[in-house]
Amino acid sequence: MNSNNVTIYDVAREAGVSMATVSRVVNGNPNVKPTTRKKVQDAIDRLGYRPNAVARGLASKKTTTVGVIVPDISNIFFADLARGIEDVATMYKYNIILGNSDSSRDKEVHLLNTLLGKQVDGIIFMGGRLHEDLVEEFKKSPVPIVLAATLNQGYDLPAVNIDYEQAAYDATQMLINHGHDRVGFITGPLEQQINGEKKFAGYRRALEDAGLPFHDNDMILGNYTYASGLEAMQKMLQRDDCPKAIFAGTDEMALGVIHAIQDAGYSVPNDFEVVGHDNTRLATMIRPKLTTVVQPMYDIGAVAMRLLTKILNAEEIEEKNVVLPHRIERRDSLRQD
Amino acid sequence: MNSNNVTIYDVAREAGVSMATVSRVVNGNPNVKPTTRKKVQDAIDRLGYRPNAVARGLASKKTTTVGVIVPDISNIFFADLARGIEDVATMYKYNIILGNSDSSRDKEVHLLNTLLGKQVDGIIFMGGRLHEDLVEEFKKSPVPIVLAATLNQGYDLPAVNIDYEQAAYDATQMLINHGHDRVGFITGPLEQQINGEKKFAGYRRALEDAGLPFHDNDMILGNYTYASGLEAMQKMLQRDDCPKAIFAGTDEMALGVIHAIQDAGYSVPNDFEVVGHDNTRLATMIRPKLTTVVQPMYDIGAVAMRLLTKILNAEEIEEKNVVLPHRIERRDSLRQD
DNA sequence: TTTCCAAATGGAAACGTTTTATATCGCATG
DNA sequence: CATGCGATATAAAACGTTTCCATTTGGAAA
Repeated sequence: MNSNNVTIYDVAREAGVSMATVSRVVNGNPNVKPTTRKKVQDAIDRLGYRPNAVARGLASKKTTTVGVIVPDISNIFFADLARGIEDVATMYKYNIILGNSDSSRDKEVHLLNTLLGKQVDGIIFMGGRLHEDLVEEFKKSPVPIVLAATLNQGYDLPAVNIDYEQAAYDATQMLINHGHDRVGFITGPLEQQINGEKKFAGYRRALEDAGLPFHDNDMILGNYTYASGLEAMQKMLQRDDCPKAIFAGTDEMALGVIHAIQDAGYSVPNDFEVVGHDNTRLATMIRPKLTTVVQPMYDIGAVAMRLLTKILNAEEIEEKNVVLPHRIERRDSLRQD
Repeated sequence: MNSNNVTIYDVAREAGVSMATVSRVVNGNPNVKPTTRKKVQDAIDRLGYRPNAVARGLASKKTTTVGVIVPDISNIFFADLARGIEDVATMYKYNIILGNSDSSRDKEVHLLNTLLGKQVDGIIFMGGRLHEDLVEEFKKSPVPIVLAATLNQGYDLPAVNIDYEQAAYDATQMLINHGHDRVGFITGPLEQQINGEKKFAGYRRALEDAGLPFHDNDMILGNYTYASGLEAMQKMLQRDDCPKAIFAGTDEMALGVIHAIQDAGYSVPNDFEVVGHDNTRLATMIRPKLTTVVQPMYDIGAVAMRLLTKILNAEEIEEKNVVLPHRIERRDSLRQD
């Protein structure tokens, strides 16, 4: 009873028509007489025919599959993004092949080539840093590539992001406005443009605009994890001139920061104020609840996928470099004004 | 310079051999003279040939792609599982097509059929409950299906799990051993076998073995989220006879429980003790750190995928119903013995 | 040398669709 | 009653591989 291996040809014979007609019916082509359509549809149902997408892909050169390259799907941030991508993909009848790169250049390149070999119709890429080898590969890609939550570098690809510089500025400024003359900045590696060029720049600009000096040791770099946030803050707490306001590059690091503060016997927000970044679900799973920059991960994924479908359908594109709005969600890790 | 549309035929011509020989070289078939192999390899490099996996799939009836059906990838639990699956898949040169079902029967069935249409070589399924319609579809599947963190029901599929009944027993017993004569149980919907039959059964058995009665209202059902755990505990706290020990069906719910307790001015573990389930990364991101049942999600995914590869390679399978060991990780939400 | 056999190579048929060019049908029109 | 034309349907050629079978090659044994 395997609905297996019944082909378009079997259906054609059963219905007494040609393959081409069956193909038209299956693909909703209007040039089929209703009675014929019915006849074919009945045959399809009777035989339990299911079109072979591989054969279809070979003949049509379209696989209705897109590749998604992500550093690590087990990271809540990328998981949200992926969900946004998948939802929109489903909406447009695409499936996604998902691959983890661990932000390794080799894995990224390898994955890209595997996906291209599988004839995906397009690719959505996420990664902290666009290595130039990878950009070379991108240039050779026969299918469109869209960046999600990933900054363009050297090669002008369609991309969906928020304004990280401004977001960092806003967060830092908010802390400064609360009367702090020093603001600690704990984030990920500076090699990643998003930290090194954007968030850092926003942070410095906010200090500057407030007439505050930048202290080298007010900035500590980690690797995005809870543990690295905790550790960074522990280190900072040992200083006599420890900043009483902290802007953390991700929510997970912010949780680490808050716990380090609490473990040392201080209170958030009374002794220290903390602002995070991303507004992952974690932000409300801590006491005090975290004030954080809202980066709409799901939306970034969804918009990126939508952008890709537009490119695939050769639709009009207003702007291939999409900047989604951000805002700061105020919660209890900041004192009331 | 698109390495596009250069076919095996072009390579054959360039190298002065037949397609068949090129195919052999590409597939590592040993029956090729080293000099010929070199000649072909050079032609491949020169032309930038990349085999078309779709054509390959059509000819060989293997796509080296497996389908993964998951309720929601943005859930940290499934994201971890998916990561385990993908890592092992990569190891065996498979790619995964990932789809979210939202635990909806219709989406599950639809997704399954889409995947089968795409000629995946196998499928890994995750879902709280196996609807009988879905089981019917599974029976008709021409490719093997493996369940991950999902209990078999009615149809004997290969599956990878832990012993949920025993895990719940252990957790409950641990709380009872701490002197509690009532243990609250906050978990997900009972329609899901994993709660309704396994965790619940383990909970009751532990009570029974300790000679304690089961109180209907000591159990509250939620939907796995932080918010539902919080809410459930708030409700429980309003009772005069509120249990001072809580076993939560997931870590996320446990976080909600702990915060509800703390919000009400009580201390964990001094006033209340809490045990969670799953040991997601959340468990260490809370104060006090959460004591929790370790369910090795990554491993379940990895083992499930490995099991699938074994089936695909027709390797010997010792046991198609794999039960991975569990244990309880003791942290600060439980008092020292 | 010849003979033989394994190793290496080639030819061509599958695989299951889509798509293009072509044929047929039915019917209004002149 | 022929003509022409749109609407439908068909036949057959792609699509780019793998794989089966046949053929060639080259060297060892006779």
